[in-house]
Amino acid sequence: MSQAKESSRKRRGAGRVTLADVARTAEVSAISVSRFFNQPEQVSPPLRARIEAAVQALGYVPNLVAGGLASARGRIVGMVIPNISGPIFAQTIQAFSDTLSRHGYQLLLASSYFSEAQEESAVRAFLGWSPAALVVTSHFHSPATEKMLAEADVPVVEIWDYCPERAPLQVGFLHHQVGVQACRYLLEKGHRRIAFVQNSAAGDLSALERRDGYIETLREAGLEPWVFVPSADCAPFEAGRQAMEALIRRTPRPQAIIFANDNLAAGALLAGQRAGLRLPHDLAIMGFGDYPFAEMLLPSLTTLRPPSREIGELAALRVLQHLGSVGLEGEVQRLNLLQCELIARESA
Amino acid sequence: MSQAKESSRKRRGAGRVTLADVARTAEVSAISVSRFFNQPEQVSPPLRARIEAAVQALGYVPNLVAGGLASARGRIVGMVIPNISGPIFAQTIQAFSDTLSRHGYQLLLASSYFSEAQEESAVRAFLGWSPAALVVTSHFHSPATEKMLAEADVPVVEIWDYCPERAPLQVGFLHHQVGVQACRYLLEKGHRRIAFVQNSAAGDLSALERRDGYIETLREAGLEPWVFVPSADCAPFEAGRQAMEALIRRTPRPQAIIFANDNLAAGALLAGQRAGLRLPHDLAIMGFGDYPFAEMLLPSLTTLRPPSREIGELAALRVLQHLGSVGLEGEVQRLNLLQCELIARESA
DNA sequence: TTGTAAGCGTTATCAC
DNA sequence: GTGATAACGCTTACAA
Repeated sequence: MSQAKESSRKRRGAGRVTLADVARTAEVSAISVSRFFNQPEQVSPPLRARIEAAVQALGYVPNLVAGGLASARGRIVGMVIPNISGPIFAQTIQAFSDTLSRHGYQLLLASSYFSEAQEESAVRAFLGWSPAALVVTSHFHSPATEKMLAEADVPVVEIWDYCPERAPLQVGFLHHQVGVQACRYLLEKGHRRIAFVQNSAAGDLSALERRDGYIETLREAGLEPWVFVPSADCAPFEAGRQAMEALIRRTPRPQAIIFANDNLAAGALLAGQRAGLRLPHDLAIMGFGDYPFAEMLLPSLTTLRPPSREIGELAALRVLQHLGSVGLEGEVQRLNLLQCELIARESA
Repeated sequence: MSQAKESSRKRRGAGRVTLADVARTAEVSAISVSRFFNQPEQVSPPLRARIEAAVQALGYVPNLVAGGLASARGRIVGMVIPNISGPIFAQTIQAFSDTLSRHGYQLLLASSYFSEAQEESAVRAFLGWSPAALVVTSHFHSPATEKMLAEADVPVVEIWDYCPERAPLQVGFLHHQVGVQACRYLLEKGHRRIAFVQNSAAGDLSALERRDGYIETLREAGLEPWVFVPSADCAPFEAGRQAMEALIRRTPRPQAIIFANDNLAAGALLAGQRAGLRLPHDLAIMGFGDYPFAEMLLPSLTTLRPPSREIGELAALRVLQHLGSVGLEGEVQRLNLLQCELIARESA
């Protein structure tokens, strides 16, 4: 309490209880208090008790900013994700954040909306906090971002996509393979006229890889790909409706449609029903993402479930291993390939 | 480049380009470079150009940790939210983060899962980063959290709930009023036996306020409240199913049910259909949240839409005004009451 | 408008 | 096991 008066005359950080205050109260040196927090086992029980008491009495909260500056490694991890409120990434963020915070690390979050420019500015800002690690989504970055990531002395994890030839840690799955999976599933069901509807969000490049998997698989089966591109940047639900209405007007009509994600598929589902189609009898529909509503639709939506939660958990684990916060033998595993699961429901 | 060698012998922060490096290259003083970033208008064009060039040439990224320590106010804002992946809060987070980052502030995020202990540890960790502001959800905190928030010299915003008698900035709505709104709507539709199903997540205290609004309104109408409590902490979708199956077995059966949120309502909707009920003819159903799937259900779900995005935006705006980053005349508005919107669809 | 000097609160280094 | 001292990279206060 008496410290308050003393420090209140200072220009900045007025009134804040510092390590020095604790040290004075506990009658030990500042460095011992520092050790009490960072390597408690190196402090003898008697000192530990005195420090503990002083910390309690003063309500001391360590200043992580100062610690970060002194040690050049803040207990903070930056993550840039296309969007926070989408159901897929939200689970990844949640799992990542929870795993980190269990080990005393905090999450610095920003969204890029699939824009390389926004990603770049987020990465730049994050680097200023000298983060313990940095997580970015997919492997599409601006040259400046690439440069910063390469030169910064910070472990980088790329999630969502899996791209073994790249330098950063990879935790993700093969989007190309997802397109193959979906297409094969429909081929096995006997469909021949299979269309693919792209995402309306222009920057979603991973979705294009799924499309390419579809194209390749169809060609291998001796069939002609049929890609529909919705109006750029219209709302996904709306884009799905638009695509559905356009495609069922064609003659012959497709037997099955793969949508770039579940939002598009849901819009299409409702549009199809409104048009009097009996699904999946008249037309099979597949999505991607296994959004929470997928099982609530009628017919329920056949889709591919990305390992969202697993990606978040595993990315956090690898980061923590890299930082030595979680024990391991040998090197941190750089390549982490996960799988999407095909969820067969009623719509296809 | 020659700096690299010089600094590489240093213990920490090896190789990092610093303000001093830029100053040396631009042949100005360090403080001018600092001003270049923080008050560019105070630096003359010629100097500005030289500094600009040096920054580019060296690829300088300001060290925000050092800046934060020196100025005792980091450009970082902490937010504690019950959960990140729920559709409601996700929109709040997204809007909050976007508005902040547009003004150069970063978001430090943690989830509490409605646990006061987890909230407390998150707040403690955040305070260590000397954040520019702190955002917490609702007004239910542990005493220790209250103490930290009160003593920390940081603007605090409480979102989601609206509680004018509390000291922190309030941005939210009246949950009690939501219960009233839902109940009145059903009463006006002519229903008399109206039940309420609580949330299965035990810590969701705001949901209990909505329940109390329902109880009060029903009593005022001379009717008896009928509250169903699902098994603690079972998955919400499942809890809705459970509640529905139990309630439709009663004689007489309720004419309408209000659910604590849309997840519960969706589970109930499917259970009702499976049981052969024609909704809403046999039974009216209302949810809360207007989750994305609400309009995709059959029948589509009548629900109340909380101002999720608006809360995030407004909270960010008030924070920025408080920090002087956004201009305003007079004081920052402390009380910000928003409204839920009743979305009348097919289910009630 | 520009510069100098003195911290901000912690941890690394090295000595005891 | 414990402590004195010097950074860490920046901004505030004050001076020119």
